[in-house]
Amino acid sequence: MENWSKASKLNYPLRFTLEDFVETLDGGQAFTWHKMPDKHGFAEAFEGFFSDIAARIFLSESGEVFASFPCCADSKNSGARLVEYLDGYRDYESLRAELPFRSDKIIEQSLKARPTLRILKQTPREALISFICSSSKRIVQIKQCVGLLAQNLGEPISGGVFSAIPTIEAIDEAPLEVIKSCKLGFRADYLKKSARKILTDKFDIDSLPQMPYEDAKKYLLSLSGIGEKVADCILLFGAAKFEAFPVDTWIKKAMCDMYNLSDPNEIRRFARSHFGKYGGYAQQLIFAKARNNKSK
DNA sequence: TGACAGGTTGGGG
DNA sequence: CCCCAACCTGTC
Repeated sequence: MENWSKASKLNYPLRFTLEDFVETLDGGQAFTWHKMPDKHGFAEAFEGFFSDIAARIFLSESGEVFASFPCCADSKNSGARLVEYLDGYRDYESLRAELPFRSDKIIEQSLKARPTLRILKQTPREALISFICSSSKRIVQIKQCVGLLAQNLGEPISGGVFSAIPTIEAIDEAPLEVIKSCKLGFRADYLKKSARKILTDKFDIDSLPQMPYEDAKKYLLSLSGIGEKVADCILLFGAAKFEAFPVDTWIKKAMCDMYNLSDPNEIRRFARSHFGKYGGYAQQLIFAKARNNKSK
């Protein structure tokens, strides 16, 4: 049994529609959030963690975000960190205005359908480890892997039952069997090899956000288990590189249906020229649209 | 019950 | 270069 602080409104204006709230936290950007069966009177509630902070995040009926933290955590600091994690300080209105909504009906429509979609600001480490786990897996399975890695190899987070996503060092030091036991399957080798290479190279993954997109991507592609798609996910969700345009099977299908493009390289080239520097945000709009259509 | 997963790798053509 | 089987293992 753990004690959580009373849910309080974030001290920074941040609004979501119910759908965008769920899509942002549970649509495949991050894998550490679980819907709470007991919503504590809110419209929606998630429990989980980011970085080294455990949290419960609530959405009120009116679209405001509330949060609570384990009792012994520094709620004020955690709240500020949560706003940062939700990319709260970015001006999404300006960003969205940069997309070609005037010439592109799909973008125009998606912007209307997803008025408050955001890109989570995870750490490079969280994104790197999560997305190496993600290949050829469903979201529920990725969540399971990431959860097990955290439980087995991560630093416990103060005040809660959660542990953080492990460090690169912890991955490197762990026996392969332990990584395998986190249900990674063939991805266990990828993860261990990548961790080893990062340490051997003395590469500071925390520098990824400061690196030019092309350089950062080139380095990620040199790691095991990281191809074009995973590299772009790490850069978009873990390094705030909005020009990254991850091309997965959903996007492939959507881009084929909507723009008549099928080759991934062609899709990336088109994305860069057509969507511009915030292509990654367009990708999330299209991704949400594609998955939404599918589930109906 | 068996294909098939939000992908990458490495070998063969 | 492109093609594609193989990779673990839980889901559908």
